[in-house]
Amino acid sequence: MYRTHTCGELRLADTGKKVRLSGWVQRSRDLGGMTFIDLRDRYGITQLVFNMNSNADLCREARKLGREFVIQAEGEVAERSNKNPNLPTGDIEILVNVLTVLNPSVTPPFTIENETDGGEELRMKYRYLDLRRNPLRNNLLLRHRMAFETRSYFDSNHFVEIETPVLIKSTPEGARDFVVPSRVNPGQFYALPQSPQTFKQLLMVAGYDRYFQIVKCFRDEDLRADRQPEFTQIDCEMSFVHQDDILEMFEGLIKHLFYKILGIRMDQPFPRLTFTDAVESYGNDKPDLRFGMKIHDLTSLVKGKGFSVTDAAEYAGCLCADGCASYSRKQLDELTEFVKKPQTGAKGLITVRYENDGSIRTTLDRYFTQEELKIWLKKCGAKAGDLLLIIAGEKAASLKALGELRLEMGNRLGLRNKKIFKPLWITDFPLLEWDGETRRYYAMHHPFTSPKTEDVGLLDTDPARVRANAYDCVINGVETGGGSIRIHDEELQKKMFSVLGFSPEEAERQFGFLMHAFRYGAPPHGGIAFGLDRLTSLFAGEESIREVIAFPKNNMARDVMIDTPAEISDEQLKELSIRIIPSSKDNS
RNA sequence: GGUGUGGUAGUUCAGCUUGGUUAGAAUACCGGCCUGUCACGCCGGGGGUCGCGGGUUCGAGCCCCGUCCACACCGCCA
Repeated sequence: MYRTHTCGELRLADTGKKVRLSGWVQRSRDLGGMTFIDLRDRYGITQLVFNMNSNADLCREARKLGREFVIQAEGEVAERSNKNPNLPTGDIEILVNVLTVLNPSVTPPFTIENETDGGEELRMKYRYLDLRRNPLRNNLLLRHRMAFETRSYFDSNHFVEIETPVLIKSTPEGARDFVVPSRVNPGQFYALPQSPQTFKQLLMVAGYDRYFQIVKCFRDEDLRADRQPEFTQIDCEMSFVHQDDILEMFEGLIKHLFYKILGIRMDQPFPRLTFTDAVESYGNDKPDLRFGMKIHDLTSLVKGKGFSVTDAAEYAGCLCADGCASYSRKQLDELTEFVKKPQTGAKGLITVRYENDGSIRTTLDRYFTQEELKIWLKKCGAKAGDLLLIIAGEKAASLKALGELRLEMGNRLGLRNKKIFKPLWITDFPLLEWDGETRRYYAMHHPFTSPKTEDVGLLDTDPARVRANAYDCVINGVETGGGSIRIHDEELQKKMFSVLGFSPEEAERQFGFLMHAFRYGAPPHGGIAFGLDRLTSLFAGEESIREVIAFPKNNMARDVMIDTPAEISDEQLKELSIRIIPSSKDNS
């Protein structure tokens, strides 16, 4: 037996017990006459004591222990003369009389501490060492509890967890697929699922009216702090439901998680905002509601005054920053630089300072009278001491820039507290998006999303105006989940593919299996999928989902620990009937 | 595909604006001292292809060009 107890459980009441502990050497403190060892495992830290007077040989052995050695120590639990209130086990220590080195360790490349000295690259290469650290360990334990509580909630609501295949079929819509060559079918490929979408719909046709699955999904697109090529979804689908039934059920899931895991009660229903309102008030479809600072439309007020920028603008929008009239020239310049970054994309920034003494200071006095500026201030609800930030230009771009400026101001004013959570639903997304490059419509959500009944007629006349029965769950500016009421009628599904530019033959070849299923009594159904990684990182207060994934990929989609993707042997290639064509880059 | 930031000791960074003696700090590591530490303390020591390649220069960690890598963002992500 390697251990009688873990390193986190012994207390004062255990004094006098003979125990055996196993774990890793966190740190040793050699005081000459005595040596202290902090022994660490998953459960905590327990102090071991070695004393020159009681056992000189053993004490000399203990001095030789290095960081991260795996040891086993046997001894008696004793009350400490100097207690450490920072440790749960800080009242006791182990007077060791038997010490065994189970496995020594070379010096780790970075310190295994809460605040490590290691950089991200190194930590990824030695991920198994990084995972020994408390912050990562706590994140993985949190993730476990999220998944556990999710299953608990669904089970008590009669959902069934059903596995769907990982080797499926590549489809032209949506993200790029990861493909897998088939050895037994030379020249043919599987694709890894971007989501189990069609399978869960087929499960509804099969009568499993409440399905969920915690499932890996794969998308071969560029990475971000909140995007990995393989990620985990809480995938859900229900039959015989309207949109409100779905929102209620899954709002329940989110509330359950907040309560069970963070102890936060959310008694009020989540606010609901239409896509259009969200974009016009917050500049994007995933507003952070931890603070106000809505966008105000000043378009009609700024035009026709002789200022070429606003006169020519399709739109002018304004943010009112509380108490920022005192911003220095330097700070205003920084904000101007911020909105002019290519990623933000505004041409410039107009500022109006409403000073505490009631005076209004702006660079636009030539064009706008004080009276006119006062109307702006009133429209934005500004009070003395506030600062107006105005962006004018093309409407969509200006709103996007205002949305980013709003988040920047939220950061600067400390309004984005990680301990506060503000969920909401975004509804009424457009069904379709026009792509100028390929000159066709794309499904904003996916091609199985149903249009609102009252908008179906617009599919022929004005597809861009069709609204979908689609919804997103947004928390603190993070899109944590999204879904829709699906199409369950073959004719409407065919119509949808036609609007998307599919020929009937193509639609049949790609999605015939689904449309055929609709002929056999498909119930009305809809669902949603939550990003487990994003939800967990939000709960953990982490900026990047890498911090809640045990073995993530880096920015270049590489796993630097196992060093993959990697080449495969010529034999493997031959067996798969695959030939590598050198790229032009390799030739040069 | 694009923009930005960074790459110097095992590690995290300073040094670069203004090129010039032996490239520093902290931490980690090694040795010594120390009987109540818990970020132990004190003394001493070893440790560098300044990412890589080219250029400018009498001279490059520092300036210029290219390239690779890491991170953030834009495009992309139904």
